[in-house]
Amino acid sequence: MAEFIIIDGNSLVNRAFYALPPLTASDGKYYNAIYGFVNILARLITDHHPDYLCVAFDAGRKTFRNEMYAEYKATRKGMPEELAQQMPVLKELLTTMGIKIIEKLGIEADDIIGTMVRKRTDIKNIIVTGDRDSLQLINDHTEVWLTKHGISEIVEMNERHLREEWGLEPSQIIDLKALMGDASDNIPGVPGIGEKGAMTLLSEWHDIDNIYRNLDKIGGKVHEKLTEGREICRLSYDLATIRTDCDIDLDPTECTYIFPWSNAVYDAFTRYEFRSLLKRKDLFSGNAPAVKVSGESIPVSFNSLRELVSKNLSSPVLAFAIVKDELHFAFDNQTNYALSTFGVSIEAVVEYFVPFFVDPSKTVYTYDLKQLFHILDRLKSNFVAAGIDVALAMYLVNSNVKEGDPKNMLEYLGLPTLSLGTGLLNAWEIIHRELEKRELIKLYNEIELPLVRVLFEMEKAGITINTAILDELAPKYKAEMEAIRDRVCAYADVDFNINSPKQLATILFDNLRLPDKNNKKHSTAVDVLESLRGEHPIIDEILRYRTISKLYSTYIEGMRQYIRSDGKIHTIFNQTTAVTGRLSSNEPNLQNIPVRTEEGKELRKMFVASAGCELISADYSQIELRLLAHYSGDPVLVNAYNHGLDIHRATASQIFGVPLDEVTPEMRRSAKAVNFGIIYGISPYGLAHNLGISQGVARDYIEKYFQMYPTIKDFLDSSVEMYKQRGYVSTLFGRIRNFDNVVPNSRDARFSERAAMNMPLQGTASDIIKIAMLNVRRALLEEGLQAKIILQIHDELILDTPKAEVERVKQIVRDKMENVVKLRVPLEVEVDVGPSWYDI
DNA sequence: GGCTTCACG
DNA sequence: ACGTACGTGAAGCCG
Repeated sequence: MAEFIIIDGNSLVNRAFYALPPLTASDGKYYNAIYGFVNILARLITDHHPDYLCVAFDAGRKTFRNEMYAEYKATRKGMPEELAQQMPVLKELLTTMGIKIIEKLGIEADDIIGTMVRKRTDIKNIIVTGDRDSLQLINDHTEVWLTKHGISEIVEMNERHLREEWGLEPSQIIDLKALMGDASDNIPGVPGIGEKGAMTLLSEWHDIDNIYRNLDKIGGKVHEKLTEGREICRLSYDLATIRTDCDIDLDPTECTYIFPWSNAVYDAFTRYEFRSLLKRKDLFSGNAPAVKVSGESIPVSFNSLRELVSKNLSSPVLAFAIVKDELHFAFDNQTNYALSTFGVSIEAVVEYFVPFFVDPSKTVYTYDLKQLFHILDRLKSNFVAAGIDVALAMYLVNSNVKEGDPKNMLEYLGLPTLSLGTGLLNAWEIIHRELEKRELIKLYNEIELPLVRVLFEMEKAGITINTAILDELAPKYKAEMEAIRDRVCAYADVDFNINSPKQLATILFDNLRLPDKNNKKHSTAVDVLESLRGEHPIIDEILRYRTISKLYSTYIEGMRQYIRSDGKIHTIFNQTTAVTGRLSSNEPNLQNIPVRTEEGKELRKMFVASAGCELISADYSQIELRLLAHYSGDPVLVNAYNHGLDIHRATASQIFGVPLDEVTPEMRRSAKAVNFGIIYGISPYGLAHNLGISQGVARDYIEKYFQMYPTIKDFLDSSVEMYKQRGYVSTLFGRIRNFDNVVPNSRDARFSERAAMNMPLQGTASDIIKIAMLNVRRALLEEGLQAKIILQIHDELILDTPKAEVERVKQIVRDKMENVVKLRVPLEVEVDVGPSWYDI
């Protein structure tokens, strides 16, 4: 249903005036009421996007419903001069915004509104006002939104709210005012009857007519007051009644308006000095100039862009950074331009710069090259210029610097943060020197930069979704969640939100008095709940609820929003987020799709090969442990890998001192946890926590492990030593992770030590798979195959492969992944083929 | 926006 | 006594 917002102009402007301090602008004039009004207006438009909108004003001060009662209205206090002078300015501004103003001599704003909202029943009318009398206009297609606390809050009232909060029907608002009066509106009411008395009477007798019909049944003082006030009550009733039959020749559907606002509105705000509103890019159309980011930055309008670019077409260099709704660019390191892209498609803006992107003799400095690839792809263009991704280079120099906004990088480099275009060029000067100094050039040129195109292609390809799986699973999960919620609340004997850890803790540990072994923190994490199993049947229910609500909201309902019109999900791989060199995946994250439980794994059935294709998965087997074997050169580990032994079994045999064939499953499980712990930078606490054993036992395991594998201890120690000596550790391919400003012997320092132990393993593994991705992609291209890499999950690649190519692609992927680098131990890859991700 | 919880490697 | 296993992202709650 179309929405029509009609604003009570006088009411709002009054409240705005008194709510805001009476400050003047540089021109000595007052704009505070206009400022408050525009703020509400902006909120209404951006939050609700009404189809139609108008503002009603009282025309003239002497607009009486009925001359007979003029004396009541005439005392309405006049506007202070500071407000009166703002009225014509506000009306002019509204006209500039294309908003209809309704005012008619002799008719009050109330009555205009009453008439407008009764014109149509096929649209939803919304009255915005600070005056409560309008509540009488509420019906099934009319709401009243009341401002509260001056203008800071808006309370939405409809028939139900009115009934629930006040116990009144809309028409009873008139009866209420007639009885109790309204000083602000000069309605006298029955002398001696206030709000309480009026409400009591109305709750018993419903309305005034009925009250007077039953006057003899009402006793005491109230009887007297009603009798004496009979006439004034009738007059008050008339005064309080809003007319709905005025002669207004305007239909709500004619009340369209212009939004986002134009340059003229922007200029007006500049004159009024509405600084915070000027910063709101979402309020202005694409033609509005960008907010000046600094004295050196020249604001450019969309309309002047073509000329500006063509004038600089001979420049060999373009710096080009899209940051939120702004484009910052520069042709040299002297002049920075900025443009607001709000309300304009980004493609329309980028199109002007295409001559630079398709020219191999140009050098283009960007802050997110992959994003530019995507935009150009939508423009059917291909990027062939020499591309520099400053963000990527910054990431290699120091992966701790927060990416996203170039300002963080500029700040880190000690450069001015206001001119982003020129800032990119200046930053590159510094970063490039740093790349050379820290021997990162090769990593940048041969791995990260070329990987941008591979990731772009993966994102563009996407993965096909079988929505039937979602539709089939969703209702099952939903039904089970509701059933569990009912049972859990029955156990708890109170309705509460299972999703709230806080509420859940109260129920479990206070109401049900379950033992809180975790003493202090009232945690409700799985391992705590697991330990409470058997104490109360509610525990199993909650654990089950946790599992399925996670699957439902994150992986079923959460996934739907990302399915595009091509039936696929296109995740975004972030190349500069993870400090170790790994990629991350977002919107949605396709690197954490469930697999560890069968029920969760079922969800993988929704990810399928595209038509005529199969999915191929290829994952490195224990790559980080193999790297540990390589780095340490430990003879037992190296030998185990070179002979294809079960590594966890071998470890168990060593630390428990039993022959290989006497290793029990329990011993193997413990050894596996120890092996993982080593990779993570082991601590007795962590291992104990993971295995559910005491720290003492965990400490014994670790000691025994290091006794049996002294070279591994040496290797881990050397990583810690390196971080302490140099402030960074590196991978086999020279990627570095910095540890800045670590306070010695602090909790932070303990963290850093473990992270330093982990980095060469996790980081090298990510280097290796990145190289593999480049090599696989090149091989596919060289052989003219259609197969595409579509996902990377840290140690695994997923390819969408035409059925005819499957056998060849399997060979290629295995070959390229296993032969990235020659180590002391082989890299082994497991390859699988199937119609869905579940099958591989 | 920070915290908790939980999904993955 | 204390408390964190390494690296991520998303959902939901809460102030």
